[in-house]
Amino acid sequence: MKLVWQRGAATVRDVYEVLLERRKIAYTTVMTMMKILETKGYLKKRRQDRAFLYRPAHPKNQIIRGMIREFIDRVFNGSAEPLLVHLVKSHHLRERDLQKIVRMVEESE
Amino acid sequence: MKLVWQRGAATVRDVYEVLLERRKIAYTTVMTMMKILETKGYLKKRRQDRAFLYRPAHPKNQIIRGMIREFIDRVFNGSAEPLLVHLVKSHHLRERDLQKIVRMVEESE
DNA sequence: TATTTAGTACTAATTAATTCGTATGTCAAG
DNA sequence: CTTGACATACGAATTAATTAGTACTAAATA
Repeated sequence: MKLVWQRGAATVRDVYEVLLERRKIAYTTVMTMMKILETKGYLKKRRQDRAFLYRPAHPKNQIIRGMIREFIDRVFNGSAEPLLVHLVKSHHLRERDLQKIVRMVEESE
Repeated sequence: MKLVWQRGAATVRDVYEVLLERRKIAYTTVMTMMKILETKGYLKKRRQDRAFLYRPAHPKNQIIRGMIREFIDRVFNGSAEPLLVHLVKSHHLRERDLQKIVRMVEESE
């Protein structure tokens, strides 16, 4: 659901129409979902004309980071290293690949 | 639940007693959970004396890998690189740290 | 042997998450 | 004005997941 958010801001109708392409769903269902996301603090709303315009309450990066943390906690009891090991293994990463990433990150700092 | 598995093999009672230390839970609840895990193919059982002895149906690594993949699919639409970027950022990893990991992996191959 | 104990199978109750319907309000077009 | 389109609010129905109760069985033991 939240992925539809990465279009900046959207009304219930916007989301509804996108979801409808993939599966049968009721308008009010989407509304309820968005309201829940709002009360949970993931979205904030603002009146725009007649409808509410929802937008993310926090920067995407922050949310993603939270999800990663939660995953690491749950699966690896909080330590990130094993996750890295797995990634390196199953994607056959070599030093070069990682260097590229480190460089990307360093440039953006 | 499945984390309790990483003690090799266990009966319902074993698990029950560990869980009980942390929260009130019924013996049959644990049983049901383990049975579900079995029908889902995560555990397999074998009679041992009167009780069933459950053990993982697949190597832990394989399950973890599946969980990682599923996470990456859900959060990053299947591409692992953004996850790495996040990890590097939020754990302040430098080349050295990653080299260490790559070396670890290479040694174990 | 009669009774307690430790286990399973099966079912039921509870709780949480998802999905949707209906009532109602507002604005715009006719 | 009245009607239709589009929105929300609120509550209800549905489905899925979690938790637990009861009946029954076999072994252990008094």
